[in-house]
Amino acid sequence: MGERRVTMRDVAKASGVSPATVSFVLNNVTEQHISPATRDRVTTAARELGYVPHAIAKALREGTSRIVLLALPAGIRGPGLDAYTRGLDDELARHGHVLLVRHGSSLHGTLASVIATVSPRAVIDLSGLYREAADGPAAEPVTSNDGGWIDGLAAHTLVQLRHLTRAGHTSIAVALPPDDSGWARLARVRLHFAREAAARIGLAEPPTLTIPEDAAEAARAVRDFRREFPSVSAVAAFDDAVAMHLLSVLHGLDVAVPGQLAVIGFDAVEYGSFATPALTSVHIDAQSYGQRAARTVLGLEPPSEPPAPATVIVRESV
Amino acid sequence: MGERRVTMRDVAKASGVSPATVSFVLNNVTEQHISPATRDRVTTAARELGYVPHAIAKALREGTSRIVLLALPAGIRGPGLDAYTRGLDDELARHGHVLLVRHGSSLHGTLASVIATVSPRAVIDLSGLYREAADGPAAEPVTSNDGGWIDGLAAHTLVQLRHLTRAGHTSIAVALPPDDSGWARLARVRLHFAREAAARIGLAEPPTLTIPEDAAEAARAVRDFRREFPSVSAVAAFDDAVAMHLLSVLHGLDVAVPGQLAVIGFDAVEYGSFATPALTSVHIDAQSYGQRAARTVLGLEPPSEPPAPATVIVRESV
DNA sequence: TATGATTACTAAATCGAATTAGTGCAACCA
DNA sequence: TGGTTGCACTAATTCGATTTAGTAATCATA
Repeated sequence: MGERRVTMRDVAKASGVSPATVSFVLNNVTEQHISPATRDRVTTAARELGYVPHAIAKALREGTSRIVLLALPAGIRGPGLDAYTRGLDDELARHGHVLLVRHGSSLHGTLASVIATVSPRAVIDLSGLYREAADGPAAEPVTSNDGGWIDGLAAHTLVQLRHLTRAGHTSIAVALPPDDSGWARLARVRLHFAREAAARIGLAEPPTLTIPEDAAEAARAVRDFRREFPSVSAVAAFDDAVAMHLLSVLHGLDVAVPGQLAVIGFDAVEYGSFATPALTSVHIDAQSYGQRAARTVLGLEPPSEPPAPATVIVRESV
Repeated sequence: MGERRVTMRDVAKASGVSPATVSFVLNNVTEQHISPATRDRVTTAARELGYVPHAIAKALREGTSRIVLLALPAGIRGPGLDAYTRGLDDELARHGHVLLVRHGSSLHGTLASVIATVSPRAVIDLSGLYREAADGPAAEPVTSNDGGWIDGLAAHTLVQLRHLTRAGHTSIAVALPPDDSGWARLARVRLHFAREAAARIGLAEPPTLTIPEDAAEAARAVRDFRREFPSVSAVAAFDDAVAMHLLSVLHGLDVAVPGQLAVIGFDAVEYGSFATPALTSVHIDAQSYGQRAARTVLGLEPPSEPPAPATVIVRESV
């Protein structure tokens, strides 16, 4: 109740100087000359009073808060994005910033109004990037402040397909989630990258297999697909959920995995190892991408090492 | 660059009144008498200029921002918590607030300093609640602003065990994640609730089965457990990850599920349906708990309907 | 017709920090 | 001795919205 907050004025009074001087000392303003004695008195007073700068006042003065906004499309979740978020959060915290995650799910308040409300230092709009990348065949993101996340997605898709060709497969399909699943946009992006990757390593354009939610429908879809494309010997899945769904359908259809059809997932969830057969998947070091993104938006040098390449977690399904 | 922000002053100038009047109109201050004509001029001017109130200035004046902080322990994720967060986010957005999620993972900056920095309207500290609930056997949370989330966890654990007894099981065990998995604290809470629930429905205290990460170790742990407690015919798992791990171990050990041992999960992840056998699990309407939490912290009436009870997603494993 | 109440507003202070424009004072150079 | 420069600080303004105290003008009442 009565806990009034310790302001700069209090520190000033306690150390016998003006608030301006306190500000100069605490912000290490180099253009101002402050005697070491005063500097010392101010810092100890601040410490003893437990002074914490009031970010809101600071933000009002500076015109921008120390908040970074991450806008995600609705319904997009997964271990990769979680790790990305964590990397972002940690790196931002390391520089005194706070990550605000805005899920597209929010009914009211568009992103623009949230931005006007919070005055964030920067905005990482993955929903925009996803859209961007899906639209043009050039896939050149306008705002490249995502730490290379989308570029990474392309590279990782290449890793996924390459693993299949290295295992001897030459006729490869891509498995996608249903269009109404909320992943539709990202699915188009990934499909685009898969086609690019296939062209790069000299494969024919991969046919696509969309797997419906409903188990019976899914079984039918898979059976039809195998009838239409009998030569396909391996499937690169959009993510592990799609891969595991496919695995369970194939189990029901008595199709041997990887004997008759190999399956590789994406984004290596832990559950994958409990599937039968255990799911081979592509693991992404998304956390380092998050870290890069943080450094990018804060205007810092990106880390010298390039982001870790995707690694294939080899289990049983390929 | 030159895009100066539209302030209240601009609106005042455009409508020929003072900034104070603009504030009164825009905030519907009932203590002040404003003529309908003026009221109209101000609102249209605000609309035409595209005036968006500057939340930071507002926050400085009011001493608190329209931000609500959700503090989560490190490494705690899952569909339940995701849905909880979504419910919270949506309901807060509906009342002009923004949710800031703070993952315990952040290396620098304690929760206290983040609070001092952001001056949030409210803090929902689930890490604290988890600790609280785990400590005393009374499990009476000090801050009950979580919308009944922890209480719900207790109720849902009861649902989980009850489903097993209704299926005819009388000797039930609890499966837990390893202590070093980051879930340790929550695992203790859930175990506490499981014991309470068992007592309530007249079961003996359930033995616990901790399942190590490593597959070989896990297999050994399960075999030893079955040797020590041969009468146990059903296992209530901490979450679906543990349940699915158990399922894959049992598959390797040639133990029939649910024939020789029934398994029920918790928090119904989608992957569960792709396990063999498909995992029966407890689904929680966490979103409505998030919504309740939002209303609680904003000081609004909670919705009249009680939170939806947990439902059992019956598949094959029980 | 003077007094009081009500209406419809405005001026100015406030929140807490950052910053620009000064103000004394001492040292230094010619 | 007068002028310049450097040092160590302070006063006062600013960011944008809220709110208290106050002021004209109108209306009602005695």
